[in-house]
Amino acid sequence: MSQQGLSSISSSKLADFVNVNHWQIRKDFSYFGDFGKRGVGYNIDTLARQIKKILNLDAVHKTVLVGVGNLGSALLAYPGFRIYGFKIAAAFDNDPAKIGTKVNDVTIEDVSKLGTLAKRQANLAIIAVPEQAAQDVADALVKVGIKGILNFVPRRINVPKKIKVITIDIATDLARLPYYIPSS
Amino acid sequence: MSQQGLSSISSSKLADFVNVNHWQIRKDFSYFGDFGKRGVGYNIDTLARQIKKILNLDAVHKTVLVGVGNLGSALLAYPGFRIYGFKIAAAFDNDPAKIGTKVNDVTIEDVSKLGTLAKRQANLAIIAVPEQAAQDVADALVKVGIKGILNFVPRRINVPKKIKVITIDIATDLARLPYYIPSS
DNA sequence: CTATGTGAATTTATTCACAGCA
DNA sequence: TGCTGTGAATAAATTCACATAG
Repeated sequence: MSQQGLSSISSSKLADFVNVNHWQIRKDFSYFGDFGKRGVGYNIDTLARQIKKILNLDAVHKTVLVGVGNLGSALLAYPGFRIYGFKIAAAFDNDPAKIGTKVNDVTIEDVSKLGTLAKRQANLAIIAVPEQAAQDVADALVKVGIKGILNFVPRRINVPKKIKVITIDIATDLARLPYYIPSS
Repeated sequence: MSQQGLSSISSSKLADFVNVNHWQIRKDFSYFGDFGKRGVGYNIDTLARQIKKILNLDAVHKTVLVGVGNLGSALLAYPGFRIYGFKIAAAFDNDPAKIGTKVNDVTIEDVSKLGTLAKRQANLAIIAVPEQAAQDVADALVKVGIKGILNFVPRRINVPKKIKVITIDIATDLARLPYYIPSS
C-alpha cells in the first residue's frame, strides 16, 4: 500500500484483508499502544514499523540453513524471507557432491563443520534434513549458540527450554483439509 | 505404539506427547464421544480409528500437485503424506523439460491439460507454483471440481466460499521466531 | 462526520475437582 | 486403586457500544 502511494488505512480495511472484524483489529493494536488517528486511520509506514518492532523484526536476522535437499533448495530460493529481514548467511549439508557448490549466492558447507558457526553470530536456524539426522543437528545448533529453530522435520526435537522451536509439519496441515470436505 | 505391541494409553501419557494437560486431552475427546475405559485408558487402535473418522481421514484422498519446482519435488518425495492416506495421483508443471518425466512414480503432465483431471476424481490439490501463476491455477482447479487446496504460495487466492483453502506461508512462520528471541 | 480506543457484556476455552466405572 | 468423563468454577478472548478526538 505504501508503494501504491497510500498513507493511511482504517481498521475496517485492514480487517477485510485478514478476514476478521474491525474491532478485533483495534483491540489487538490497543494492547501494544495507540497507533492510529481518530477520524483518519493508521499511518501505513508508522504502523508497519511499530509492528516490526513489536515482533522484533526491525533488524536483520542471520539465519542458518541445515539440509540442502529438495526442500532446503526451495528455501534458499524462497524470496519471502527477505521482506522480514531474514538473511540466510550459511547453508550446510553432508553430501560431498553439494559441499562447495553455490546455491543462490550461498556456498554449501560441510555439516561436520557446524562448529565454525559460533563466531558468525547467526541466531536462527532452519532444519530441513532427513528425519534420523534431525536431533543431532539440533544438538549441534544448540551447542553453537542458536536461539531459535524453524523445524521442517515431522518429528519432535528436544532442545533446552529457552530455545524456541517452531515446527512446520506439512502432512499435518494437509490432514486438516478433509475435515472440511463434504463426503469425498 | 501399536507397532510396539502396546494396546492402551492414558490421557496423561498422551498429554505428555503433545505438551498439554491430561484433562485437556479428556475434555477434547469428550466432545466427540466416550473413547476410553475407566481405570485403563484408551485403546490405541480404536482411538486412532475414531480420530481418523472424525477428521475424515479414514479413506484415501486423491491429491493433485501443481508446480514441480524445488518445493513441489520436495513434496513429491515427502513420505509424511502417506500415513494420513494422501495419494498424490497426478502432478502438473509448465516446463517442457519436466513434462513427461517421472518423479517418485508420478508422471509430470502439462499444466494446460489440468482439465483432464475432471474425470480422475481427485478432490484435494497442492499449489506450489510461482506467485504470478497461483490465481490462474486455483481457478483451473476449482473449475475441475477440486474441494480443498493446500496453498504454499505467499499470496491470497480467491476461490468460492465452499472451497477450503489452507495457506502455508513459511516466511510468516519464521517471522514468529524473533519475538521469542531475547535481543538478537 | 469519521474512525479510534476501551470499559463492560458476552461468549468461548481452560482448569479444577470429583463422582463413577473397571 | 487407576483413570475416565464431566459438571462447575475460573480464566481468557471476542464482541458490543459509545465516549472521544481529528
